[in-house]
Amino acid sequence: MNSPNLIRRITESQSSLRKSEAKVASYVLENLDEVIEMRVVDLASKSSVSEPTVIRFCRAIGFDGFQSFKLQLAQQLGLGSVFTQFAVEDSDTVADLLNKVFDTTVGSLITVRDEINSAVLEQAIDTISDARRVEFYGFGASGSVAADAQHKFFRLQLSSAAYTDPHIQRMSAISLGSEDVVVAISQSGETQALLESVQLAREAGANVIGLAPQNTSLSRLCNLAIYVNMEEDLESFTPVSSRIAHLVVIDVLATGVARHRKPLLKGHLERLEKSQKALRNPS
Amino acid sequence: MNSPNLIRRITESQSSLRKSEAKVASYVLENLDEVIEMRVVDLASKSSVSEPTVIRFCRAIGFDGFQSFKLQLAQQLGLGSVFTQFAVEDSDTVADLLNKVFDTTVGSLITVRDEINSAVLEQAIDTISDARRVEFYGFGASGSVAADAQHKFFRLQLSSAAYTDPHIQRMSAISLGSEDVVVAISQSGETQALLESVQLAREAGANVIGLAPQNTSLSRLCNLAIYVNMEEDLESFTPVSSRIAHLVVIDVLATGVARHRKPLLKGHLERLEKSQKALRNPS
DNA sequence: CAGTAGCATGTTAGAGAATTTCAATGTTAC
DNA sequence: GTAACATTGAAATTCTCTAACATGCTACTG
Repeated sequence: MNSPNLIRRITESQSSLRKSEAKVASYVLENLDEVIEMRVVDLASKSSVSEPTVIRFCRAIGFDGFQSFKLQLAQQLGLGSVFTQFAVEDSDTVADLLNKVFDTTVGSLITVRDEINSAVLEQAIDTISDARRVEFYGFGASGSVAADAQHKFFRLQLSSAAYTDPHIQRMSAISLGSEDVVVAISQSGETQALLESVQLAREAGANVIGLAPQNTSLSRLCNLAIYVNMEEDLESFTPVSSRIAHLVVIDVLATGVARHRKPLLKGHLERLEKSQKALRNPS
Repeated sequence: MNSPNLIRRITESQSSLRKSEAKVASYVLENLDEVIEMRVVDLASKSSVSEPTVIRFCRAIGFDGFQSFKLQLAQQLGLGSVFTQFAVEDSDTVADLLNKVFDTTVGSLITVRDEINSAVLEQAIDTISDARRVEFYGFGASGSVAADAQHKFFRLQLSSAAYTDPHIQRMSAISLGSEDVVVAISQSGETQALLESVQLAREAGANVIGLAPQNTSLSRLCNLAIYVNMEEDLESFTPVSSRIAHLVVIDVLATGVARHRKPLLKGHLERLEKSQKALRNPS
C-alpha cells in the first residue's frame, strides 16, 4: 500500500517532536506547495531554525534525509495539487476550467476515500450479497445515481430496482421483508421524502444502507451508514460532485459483491461476458 | 499550468534528442520508478553516458536541471501509482478494494483529463451556450449520465431534456432545428440506436456533440467530438467507469456554460424576483 | 581523399547543497 | 545550586550537481 498520507504522518508526529522541529513541521504543513521547491537553507530560515534542525525533522518523521523527504512530499503533492478545491474564476481559460473541475473531483474522491470506514463497507457488502432483493432510492441528482446502481447490480444478476418517485418508493418499501436491502442515497442526508421511505422500509423489517454525510438524519436512520462527506461550495461555480463519490462507492460495493458472488457467478460468467458484448451496443 | 504528462513529453522529445541523450531518455522511460531515487551519477552510469549528458538531457526536455526534473517526475509518479489499473484480487481486504476502486477511478480521470482537447471543449461550451434547446441522448449506463446532465443543465435555466428511449430519441431528433444541440453519450461509441438518432438529428440540422472514445462511429458522426478514451478491462472485476469520466466532462461543460450565462442569469433572476413580488402584491 | 568546421560527448574542476561533528546553551532533576 | 542531559546552532566536511574546457567524431568542402 502507498504510504498513508505523509501529511497525516507529520501531523501525528508533531507532538513527539522537539520544539524547533515542530516549528519546521508547522511551516511545512502550512506551505506544502512551496516546500518542495526549497533547499534546506530556505526551509531553515523560513522556519527560523538552523539547517541541522531541518535535517533532524526529516529524520524524526522517518526519512533518510531532506532529499528523500522532499521526494516523498512531491509525490504526495502530485496528488495534493489535486486536493485543493479550486474556485473557478472568470479569467480562466477553458483548459483551466477542465483542469480545475477534474482536479477538484479527484481531490474530493481522495478525501472521501480516506474518510470511509471500511468495516462498515464490509458489512454493507455482506448484507447486499445475502440479500434477496436490493432497491435503490434517491431523488434529484441522487436519482441518477440510484439508476446507475441498479444498472450495475443488475449486471451481477442480483434482483434489483431503482425508484426515484416518492410514491413508488413508499409502496415498494412497505412490501419489503427482512431479507431485503434498501440503499438510500442522498447528498444532503435530509431529504424528507427519502427519510419517510426509509422509515417505512425499516418498519417493514428491511435492512437500510445509507450513503449520506455524517451526522444527518438519514445516516442516523439507517442500519448501516456509509459516510460520504464533502465540503459543499455553493457559492462558486465549481461543481461539487458528491454524486460522483456516491457512484464510486457504489462501484466499490458492486465489486465487493461481485467477488462474493464469484463462485455463484462462475456458471454465469460466460453468459455475463456475452451480455457484456451485447451491452457494448446499448451502452 | 500543470505540465501535461511528463512521460509523453519525453517520448515526444526523443526524436529531437542527441544520440546519448536519447539513451538517457529510453532508460528513464523504462525505469521511471527507480529514477526518482537516483543521483546524476547513477543515472549516468546506468544509461552509459557521462554526467553532463544527463544534465543536458534534463535541459533538452525543458527543465532547469536534474533536480527539478526529478521533482516533476516524482510528482507525476505520485499520480502514476494511481495510474495503474489495479486488478482486484481475492486476497484483497475490503479496505484494499476501496483503495483500488477509488485509485483506479482517479487514475482514469487523470488520463481522460490529459487527453481531452480543450479547444473542442470550448467550442462545445459556446455551442451549448447559444443553443435554444439541449437534448441528451444515451443508453444503459450512459442513460443515467444523460439524466444527470439534463438535471444539471436544467438548473442553469437551460431548456434541456434527456431521452434514453430509442423511439422517443428519434421522434425528438427529427423535430430539432439548427439552433438546437444534441449531446450524445456513449461508452463504446458504437451503439447502433444512438447512431441512428444522431444521424436523424444531424439531418434535421441540429448540432451534435459527442462524448465517446476516439475513432468510433459516434465520434465521426458528430459535429464536435469530445474524446473520452479509457482502457476497458472486462476481465477483472475492476469496474472501469467511463461513465464517471463522462459525468465530469459534463460538469466541465456545465461550469463553462454557467460562466457564459452568468450575466444572462443575473438579469433573469432580477426579473424573476420582480415578477414574484408583483404576483405577491398585486397593486 | 584530406582537411577543417562544427557538433556531440566526456573529463576535470569548482560551486553549492546536504549532512556530520562538535560546542554552547538551555532544561530538568536531585 | 549543580550535575547530567537534552536541544539547538556554528563550523567543517562530504557529497552532488553543474560549468568550463578539451577531445573526438561526423560531415561537408575543396
